[in-house]
Amino acid sequence: MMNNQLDRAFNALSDPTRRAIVERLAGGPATVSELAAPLPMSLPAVMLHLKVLEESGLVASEKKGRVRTCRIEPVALSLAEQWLNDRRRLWESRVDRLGAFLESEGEKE
Amino acid sequence: MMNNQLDRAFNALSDPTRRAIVERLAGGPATVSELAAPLPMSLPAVMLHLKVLEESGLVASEKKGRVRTCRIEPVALSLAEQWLNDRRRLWESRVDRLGAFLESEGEKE
DNA sequence: GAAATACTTAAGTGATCGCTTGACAGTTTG
DNA sequence: CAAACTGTCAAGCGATCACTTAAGTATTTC
Repeated sequence: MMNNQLDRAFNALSDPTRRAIVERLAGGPATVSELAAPLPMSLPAVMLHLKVLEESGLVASEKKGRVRTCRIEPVALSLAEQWLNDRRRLWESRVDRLGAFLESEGEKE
Repeated sequence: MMNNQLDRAFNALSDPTRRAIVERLAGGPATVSELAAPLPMSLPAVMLHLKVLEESGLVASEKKGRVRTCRIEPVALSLAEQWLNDRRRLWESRVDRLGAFLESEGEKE
């Protein structure tokens, strides 16, 4: 498992703690401690969540001195978004064609 | 875990087998056996994946006689899509504001 | 009504997850 | 340099996951 980037991205997003982190980072960069402060768990646990987010490509971070600053990586968000959009559109176009067909069948009567 | 619908939806999508099922269903409804046929695992295993997909709301199914037919549920897809879109937009608007600010600062020189 | 079909349930198993605590390392401050 | 701060690594542990095989149920076909 965890072969490709979509696996990792969707898996990362399936956890409420990690979504909370992404949500926080959507408002702007933050340090590890800032991210951990409101979360009901130890700092090492937060680090593990950050590791998952980084490996998914959704979050990037940089260490300066003793402080690591994290930020969102919008390209990865958009990749997952696109996958969902593509499948939904395919389904909807199918439903549209079916609707049009049924309507044209109705006109025959 | 698995409190809300987003947890379930993203978790469901984090597995390549389940994404393959969604992908197949985006092209139109299918029976359990049809879905299982191309997959390299036992039928009970496929049933478990379908259960996860159903509990996430991404897939719905109906049994008629001895055949269960599955179809995609676009509303759940769109819910996950929307979450991603909202966070990405928030981030991007922040980057835009920052860009505009830096530009206006540049004009002062 | 016997046999084939299409799914469903149950039990079991090894691997991975989501934390924990404790120890430790590098950086800045007094 | 000592102390405080910010983050990292490691070991361990119970819970959950992703299957498996075997057996069972309901429906349709011959």
